[in-house]
Amino acid sequence: MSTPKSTPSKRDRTRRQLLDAAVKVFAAHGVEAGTIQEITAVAGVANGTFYNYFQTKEEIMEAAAVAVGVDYCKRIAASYAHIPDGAERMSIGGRRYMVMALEQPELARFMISVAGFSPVWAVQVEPFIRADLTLGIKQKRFHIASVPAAMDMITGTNYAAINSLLAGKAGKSHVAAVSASILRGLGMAPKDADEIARRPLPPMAGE
Amino acid sequence: MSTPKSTPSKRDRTRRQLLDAAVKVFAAHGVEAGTIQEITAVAGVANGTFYNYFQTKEEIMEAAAVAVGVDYCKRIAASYAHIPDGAERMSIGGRRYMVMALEQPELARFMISVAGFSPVWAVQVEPFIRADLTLGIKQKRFHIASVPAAMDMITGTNYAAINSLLAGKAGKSHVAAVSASILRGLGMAPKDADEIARRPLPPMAGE
DNA sequence: CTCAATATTGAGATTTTCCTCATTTATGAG
DNA sequence: CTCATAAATGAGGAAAATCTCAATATTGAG
Repeated sequence: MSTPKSTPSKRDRTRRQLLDAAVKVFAAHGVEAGTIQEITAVAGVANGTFYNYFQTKEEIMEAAAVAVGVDYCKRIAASYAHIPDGAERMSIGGRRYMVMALEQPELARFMISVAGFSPVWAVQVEPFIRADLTLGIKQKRFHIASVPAAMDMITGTNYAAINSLLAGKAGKSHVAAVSASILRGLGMAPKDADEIARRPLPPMAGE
Repeated sequence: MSTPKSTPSKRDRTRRQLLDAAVKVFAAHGVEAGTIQEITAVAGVANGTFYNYFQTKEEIMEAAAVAVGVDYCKRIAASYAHIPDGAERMSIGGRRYMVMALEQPELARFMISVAGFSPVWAVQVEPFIRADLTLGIKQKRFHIASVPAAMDMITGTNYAAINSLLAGKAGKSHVAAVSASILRGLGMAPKDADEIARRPLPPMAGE
């Protein structure tokens, strides 16, 4: 039924074309204005083909945003594979998403406009964050009372910071300030938090 | 042109009818599914009347959500008028919004689905939060490095917690846990933060 | 190469929503 | 009460978008 990585099946290729097109369309005009017709046009397939893969606009919207998020998480994870400190990993992950808001604002806007309300997003992306949180706790870098509350603090603060950056209400220096703020919220000493949040980001593969 | 509070002008009354109807419609079926036609039907006015007051669905959506948020903030502010401690005020404000997610989930969902991306929301609602933050800093209850970063932490964490509660991923105990987490992030000692986050909420006027 | 299974096509019927505007009705200041 | 102004009406034209389906084309396992 499914061919391994080397040669993706026709089905997988068309699905990917649709997802890529959806990202372009939604990033370009926003989520409300994007239409199925435009997605199929950009994907270079017929209108009817859409319905072989997705039922509704919402469905492809969610799938596309999650794909972007998971892909970015994987690239970030690869970039910090050599770093053992859970606190530094956490800082890098959050700052990378904030930098995305500065460098690819349309993409970031699309992503978080869906992320906030997608259960799938939570299931697929949160494990990456939770892993760093768990690691930091095990290493005694973090001292927290409630893991779910800490998760909300991490995801929510990053989310709000991305919004501030997208709105132009904050500049580059906000990135480190927010990251330090999160680390302090996780129980680190202010001095340590500041120092880690200022470390350079490890380079990331891909364009 | 405008009549004082006692007798709102026809214009003000119709506008309010439309906003109230919009809240009902958007809360009932979600933001995407709501239509102008349904809003006017619920408001009990003719279709064309809408265009005397708003240009687009987005415009009334934003106005309606902001009205709900500001109204709630004002009621919260009245409820804690007798409390001098900035930290306790901050905790009450956040917890009230989380309780809203538990008690009026549809309304809360509508509110935050707009709040995340509305510049008007930021301008109208954030001052309430900023006031408590500033007060707490002046009282030496909070010790933070960056006010904008602290604002993102407060608003974002509350936002994420509301989402968790709406998704059913967390129960009542999450409310105090998140509130304590925010207070700790603002530089309070864990013990103090926990104690304040557990204090009962002062009763709020209105149904 | 063969061919059954799988995927694509795209015209257009259907549904939906928007939005205008000429007409009617209500308001409230004097 | 009068009447100029402001507001509301709602039918219907215009503009989109959705989604179906019978015909056609492609795929890839054997």
